[in-house]
Amino acid sequence: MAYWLLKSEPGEFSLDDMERAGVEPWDGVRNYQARNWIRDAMQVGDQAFFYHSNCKEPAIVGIVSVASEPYPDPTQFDPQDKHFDPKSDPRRPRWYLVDVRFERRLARPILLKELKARPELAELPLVRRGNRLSVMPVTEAQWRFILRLENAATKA
DNA sequence: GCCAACGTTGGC
DNA sequence: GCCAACGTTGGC
Repeated sequence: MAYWLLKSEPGEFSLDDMERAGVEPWDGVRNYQARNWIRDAMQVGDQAFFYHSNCKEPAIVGIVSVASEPYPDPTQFDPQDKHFDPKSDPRRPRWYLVDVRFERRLARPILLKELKARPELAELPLVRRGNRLSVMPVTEAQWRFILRLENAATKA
């Protein structure tokens, strides 16, 4: 089983929205590196952190799981959709997605600030300079470390 | 609102 | 294939 981190802007789709939806197609990913992880590496049952980006308190706030095999993102073929890609050929789709299932909320948000302060997470793509990936891998060691932070007191 | 970092586009 | 211009991301 692999571990991931998925970014979402709470103004667009928050953890509350995710919980309400239960299962949601993770559409709109339009970055090739992120696409490759989705299409070539994600498997049903993989676990992922749900991260709130571009907001007042950027933080990991919940856990979701991969609920489907990768399949072509239908929004790329919909001219009315914000993520329409006229250059994508339906016979050879450019963009893929998986369905994502709400698992649980974390006991507390783990702020980006806090993640950045931990040397154990220095290699986590999220805290690396200039990172803009919306889908990124998390190692098992990083996953476990972050879960330990969940139940630890906030660093003074 | 600012701006650094990065990806993409398009002229050549 | 190079690279400048431009657009987007996303923390602050």
